[in-house]
Order: sequence, then C-alpha cells, then structure tokens
Amino acid sequence: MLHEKQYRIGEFAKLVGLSAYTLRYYEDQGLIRSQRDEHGVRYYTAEDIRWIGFILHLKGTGMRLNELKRYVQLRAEGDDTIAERRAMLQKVKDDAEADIAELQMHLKVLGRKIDWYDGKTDHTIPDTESFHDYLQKFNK
Amino acid sequence: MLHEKQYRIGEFAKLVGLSAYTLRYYEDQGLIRSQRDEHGVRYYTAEDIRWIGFILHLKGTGMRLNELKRYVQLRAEGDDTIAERRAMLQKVKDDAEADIAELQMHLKVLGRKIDWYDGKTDHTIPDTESFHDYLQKFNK
DNA sequence: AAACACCTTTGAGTGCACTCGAAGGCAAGG
DNA sequence: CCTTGCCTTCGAGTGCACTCAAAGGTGTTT
Repeated sequence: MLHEKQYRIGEFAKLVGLSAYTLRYYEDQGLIRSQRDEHGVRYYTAEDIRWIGFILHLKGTGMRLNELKRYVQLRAEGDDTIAERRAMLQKVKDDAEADIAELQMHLKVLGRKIDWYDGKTDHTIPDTESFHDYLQKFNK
Repeated sequence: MLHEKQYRIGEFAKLVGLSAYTLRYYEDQGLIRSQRDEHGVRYYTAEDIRWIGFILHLKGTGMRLNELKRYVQLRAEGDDTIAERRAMLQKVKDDAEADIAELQMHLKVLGRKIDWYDGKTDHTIPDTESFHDYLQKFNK
C-alpha cells in the first residue's frame, strides 16, 4: 500500500491508451480524479487504471459522456443510488443489444450482396437476376 | 411500368425515413439520383426506394459517406468494378463484425457489473467484495 | 389571393468528443 | 543551463453528417 506505484500523466496516458489531453478533459468533466504531489503534479495509481478501464467499457457500449457524468455523480452519492445506477447500466445494455441486432440485420443484407457478387462472377446466378430479386428469395 | 407510382420529395422522405433536406444532400453528394418532371420538380419511384434502402443498410453497417460515394461511382463504371465493390463490402463487413465483437466484450463487463449490483442488493455477494475482485473470478 | 410544396445557391449552425496551441510558470535530470 | 514534463486558463479547430435558414423563384390547390 505504502509503495503502490504512482504514474504521472504521460506514463498513465500510454498505459490506458488515452492522451494526456483527454485525461485532463475527463477530469474537468468529472469522470475521473487524480491525486497531486507536493508540486501539484497529477499522479495515478492501479486503482485509477481499473476505474478508467471500467469507464472505457461503459463508453465502449455507447454510453455518452453526459450519462457517464451522471453515473459518476450517483456513485459519489453512495449506496442509496445503486438502484438508479443499475437501471442506467441496464438501459445502456439494452440499447447496445438493440444496436447489435440492427447491425446484424444490416450485415445480413451486406453478406447477401457479397454472395450475389460472387454468383455474378462465377455465373451461378443468371445475369438477368437483380439483387432485389435475389434478396426476395430469402424472405419466404 | 408506364404507370409506376411517382413520389415527390416530401412523400418520398416520409417513406424512406429521411428528411427532404437529407435527400437533396445525398443527391448533391452523388449518392442518389432523382428524375424531374417538366417543371424541374424531383420525383422518385419504387426503384429509388430500393436503392435508398440498400444504401441505408450500408450506412447501418458503419460505411461512411465518402466510401459510399466511391462505391456509387464504381457502380456507375460498370461490371468491371465488381471485384473492387465486393472488396469494399467485405471490408465494411469485417470491420462491423469486429465492432460487434468488441461491443460484446464491453457488454460482458457491463452485465457483470449489473450482476454485482444485484449481488450487493440481495446480499449474495459480501459487502466487502469489490467489483474488481468479483470480476477476477471470471478470468480463470 | 393565399397557402403550399417544390426549386435554386450559399453559407451558417448543431452535437459530440475530443484535440491542440498559446502563454506563462515551476521543478528535476543530464 | 537547457530540455523535458508537468501545471494553468482559455479559446479555437477538427470531423462527420446532417440541418436549417435566407432570399427569391415557379406551379398547383383551396
């Protein structure tokens, strides 16, 4: 504990894959905190790595900075806000799952277009068959 | 054929779920074309609905307007560009699939955080166990 | 006659999340 | 002593894809 490694912003930035600019920006926005040495220089610890990691997971699922701010604020308010935080995450999760479903639907059509190109190229699909007609076959 | 329904921009916009502004913008960008009546007023047909539908699938998989422009341009150049178009679509598909994989990885953590909240709420996870510790259990 | 839907060009505004530079200053290391 | 890395505030710039308004026009419907 006493000797936990401390990272200054430059090193920390590389470690978490963000720029120092972005880390300061996130701090301004209230998403992260930093400790300061006797000269006011920021430093971070392993705990901060975990926290950034977590918020990057949230961001990665499509959560916006504003929501993230709200989440962080609730966290600071203590355990009474667990239900609300849980609900936020659930919504983000549901939304992301809906996004995936939609994406997969689009990908299906894209895949069929690729197949159609292949069919045209190797003449297993007649020259006269349009992609639209080809697509229709799957909607039965 | 002779009596195929023609849609003016307002009606067409509603039909495809875009604004008239956006349709004109897409036309400027060379993504779509429109026919004109004797007064210069745009009109669209069922064929245009299919085309917009297709480009919305492409956009939906993360293709950018610039790529879409390139794609449309290749299409206009004829069948010689099929290989290149196929390759574009394949790349977009691969990228989208990678995005989904990443998203699912983030969602996994998010789901575990939700479970952890539930565990805290119903006391099936000890008060002392941090989310980080809880998460570790799954990495074996 | 007015309202409505469309047309044109042009240019500005929006939202999000950074990203960077200026300007001025402190402290440690080679 | 000079470079490097950090600090501050502030404001501007970036990229993408729209989104809209201005200003002036045509043609159709009520």
